[in-house]
Amino acid sequence: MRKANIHHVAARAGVSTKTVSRVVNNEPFVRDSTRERVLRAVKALNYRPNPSARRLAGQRSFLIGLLYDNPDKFDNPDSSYIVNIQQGVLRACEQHGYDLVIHPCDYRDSTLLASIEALLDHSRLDGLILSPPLSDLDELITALVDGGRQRRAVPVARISPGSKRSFADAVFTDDRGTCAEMTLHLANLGHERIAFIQGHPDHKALVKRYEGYRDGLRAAGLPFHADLVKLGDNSFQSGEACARRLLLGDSPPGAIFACNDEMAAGVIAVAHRLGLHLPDELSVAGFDDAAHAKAIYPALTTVRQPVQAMAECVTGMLIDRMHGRPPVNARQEIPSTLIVRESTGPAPRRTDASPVAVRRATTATDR
Amino acid sequence: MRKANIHHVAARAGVSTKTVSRVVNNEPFVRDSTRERVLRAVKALNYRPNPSARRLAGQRSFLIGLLYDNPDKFDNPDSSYIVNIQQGVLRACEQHGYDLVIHPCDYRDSTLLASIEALLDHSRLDGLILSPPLSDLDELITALVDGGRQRRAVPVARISPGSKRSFADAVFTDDRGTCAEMTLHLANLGHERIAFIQGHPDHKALVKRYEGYRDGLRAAGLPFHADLVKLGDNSFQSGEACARRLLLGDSPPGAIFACNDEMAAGVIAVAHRLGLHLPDELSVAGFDDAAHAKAIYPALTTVRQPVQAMAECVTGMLIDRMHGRPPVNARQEIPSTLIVRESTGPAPRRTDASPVAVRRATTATDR
DNA sequence: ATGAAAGCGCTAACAC
DNA sequence: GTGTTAGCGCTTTCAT
Repeated sequence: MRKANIHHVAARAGVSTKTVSRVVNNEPFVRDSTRERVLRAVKALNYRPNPSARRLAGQRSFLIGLLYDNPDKFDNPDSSYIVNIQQGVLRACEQHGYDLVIHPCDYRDSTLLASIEALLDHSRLDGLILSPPLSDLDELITALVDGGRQRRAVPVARISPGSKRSFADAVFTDDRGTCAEMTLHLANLGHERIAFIQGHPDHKALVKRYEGYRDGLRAAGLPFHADLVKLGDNSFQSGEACARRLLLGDSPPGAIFACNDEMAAGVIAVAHRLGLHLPDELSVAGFDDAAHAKAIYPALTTVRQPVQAMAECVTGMLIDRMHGRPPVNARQEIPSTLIVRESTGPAPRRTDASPVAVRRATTATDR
Repeated sequence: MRKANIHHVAARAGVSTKTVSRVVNNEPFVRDSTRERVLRAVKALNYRPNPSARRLAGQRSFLIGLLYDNPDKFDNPDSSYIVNIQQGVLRACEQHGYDLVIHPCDYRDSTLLASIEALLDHSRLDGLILSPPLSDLDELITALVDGGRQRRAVPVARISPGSKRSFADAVFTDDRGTCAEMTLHLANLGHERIAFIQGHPDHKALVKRYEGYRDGLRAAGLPFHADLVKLGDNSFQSGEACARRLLLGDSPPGAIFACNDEMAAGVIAVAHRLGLHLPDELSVAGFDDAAHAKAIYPALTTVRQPVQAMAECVTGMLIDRMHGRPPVNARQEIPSTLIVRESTGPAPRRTDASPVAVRRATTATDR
C-alpha cells in the first residue's frame, strides 16, 4: 500500500481532485458537508499533499527563508541567538505547514542581493525573514519588497530592526526603554559614574541601546560624560579594550554597562586581571542574556529578550501577509526583562582614595 | 524573458530534453561533443533545473536532513556546536547541489522514530545526518538504515558517535587520545591529584573522554583515585556541584579536568567563590572550545574540535554513499588540538598546609 | 548514443 | 458549488 495521493482521497470522498485541493488549501466555495467528507477521507488515508507537486503546479512554494549574518565571524559570537531564532521560526512554520530554508550570509558582501536573488530563484521562497544586522539594510529590503528586473516582489519581515520605518513588517523589543531601565538600576544602586560601551554601528538596535543609556542618565538626574562612553564592535576583545581604557583612565567608573553580553564578559575579564572584586569595586551589566551570561563569574546582570517568541511572532506576521491578511499591527513589540544577577551591586562608599586607583598601583598582571 | 527550462536548453543545443537531463545529472552514454554543446547552452541561458520538478519526477529529492537534539534544553547549552555543524553541512550541500532540512528534536522522546519517519515522508530526504547524542541511538539508526514497513531505507551518516560499530558512516575525532593528552599536560605541570568530571552517559563520546583521562593518568604514572571522579550532566550547574564536592572535600585536587567547557565554567565559578586564585591554586581544563571558552576568566584551556570540517566531511561521505560510491574509509578521523590558555598552570609547591584548606577556613562567600 | 512518449501529484483556468 | 482539462518541468521507460 503506497502513500495516498490526491486521487485516492478524491475517490474515497466521492469528489473531484479539484475539490480535494480546495479543501486542503482552505479555499472558499465548498459546501460544509462536502468539506467534512473530504477531511474525513484525508484523515482516513493519512493524506499529506506532496510539497514538490504543489510547488511545481502552483505559484506558492510553502517555503520561508531565514537570513542571518554568518554566525562564525569573530564579532558575531552569539550563536544561541541564531539558534533561538531558528527554533521560533521552525515552530511557526510547522504550525502553518511551511518548510524552512536557512541561509547564512555576509551582510557586508557586495554580492549579497545577488546571492539572495539566486536563493529566491532556486528555492522559490514565498517569504523572507531578516535577522539583525540584515534587518537594517534598508536598500536591500526595498529592493526585495519592490521586486527587481524579472523577479517578482517578496514579502519580507524583520526581526529587531533599528528603525521603525515602514519597509516591511517587524517585531521589536524596547531596546531603548530597557536600557534606560538598566541604567536606572545602576543609578539606584548609588552609582554616579556609569560608563557605557557601544556596539557596532551597523547594528542599529545597539544604537537604540545607547539612546536608552542616555535616557536613563537623564531620568536619574546624572550628568552625561562623553569620556565614559567607548565604542566597541560587539566582540569580547573590544569589550576588553574598552574596559582597559575606562578602568585605567583618570577617574574610572563605578559601573560599566556594555550593550551586549560578549563585551560585558570582556569587561569582567579585565576587571579580574586588574584585581578588582565584583561587584564591590565595579558593577558590570550586559544585554542579551547570551548562553554564557550565567556561565561567567560573577553571573552577569543583563537583559533577556524573548528571542524565540519574537521569531515565532514575526513568522506568523509574515505568513499572514503572504496570505493577503496584513497584520493588524505591522510593528509588534514584545517586552524584554531585566535579569539582575551577581555582577551589579551597590556603589562603594566614598573614601579618600578610589579603590581602583589603589589597586591599580599594586597590580601588574594586566597585559 | 522568463526563467530558462529544460526545453529552452534542449532547443538551443539542438538535442532532446532527455539528453539535457543526462548531461545535467552526469549520466554516462553522452558523446563528449554533445555534452559540451549542452553545457554551453546551460551556461548561456543560466539554466538551473527546477528542484520541485526533479523531485516530483525522479526518485531523488536532492535534500539532506540534519538531526540534532533541541539546543534550547538546559543541559544542551552549546549552540555554537550546532551552528558550526550547520555551517559545515551547508557548505558541503552547496558544493554538491543539495538542499538542507534542519530538524531539531528530542532524543529522549519515545515518538522520535515516528517523527523522523514523518519528516522522511514529507520531505522525501535522500539522506540523514545525525549529530550527538542522536548519533549514539543504535536502535534508531538500525531502524532507519534497514527501512521499516512501507518505508525504504535511508542512508545515514553520523557525527562523533561513541562507538565505531558499523551501523553507518561516521566522522570522528580522537576524544580518548586527546583527553589522555590533556591529562598529561596537567601531569607535566606537576599536578598529582587531577580530578575528572564526567558528562551525561547518553553522550557516548564523553565516555571516551573519561577513558582518555584514565589512559593519561596511567601514562603519567599517576594513581587513579575514584573519589577524584564526579559525574555531571554536561550543564554549568552540574559542573558547579561537582566542583564543590571536590574542592570542599578532605584532600582537594590541584587540577580539575571537566569533559566539556560548560562544566569547566561551573568549576571556575565555584573556584572564584571559594576565593581560589586560578591557575596558581587550581588548574581547570575543559573540552570543546565552546564560544565562551575565551570569554571567561581565566580563559579556558580546552580542546578544539574542527566541528565545521567534521560536518563538511560527513556530508561528503553521505553524498558519496547516496551516489552509490561507498567511501574508501567509512570512519574518518579528524584531529583535535589542545588549546592551552590561562586556566592551567604549574602545580603549587608543596607546603605544610594545602592552600585550599587554608583559604576555605576563611571564606564564607560560597552558598 | 539519442529521442519520443508517458506521467510524477498537484493547481490554474474555465466550464457547468 | 463542483468538475474537466491542461500543464507546471522534470525523469522514466522504452524505442531506435
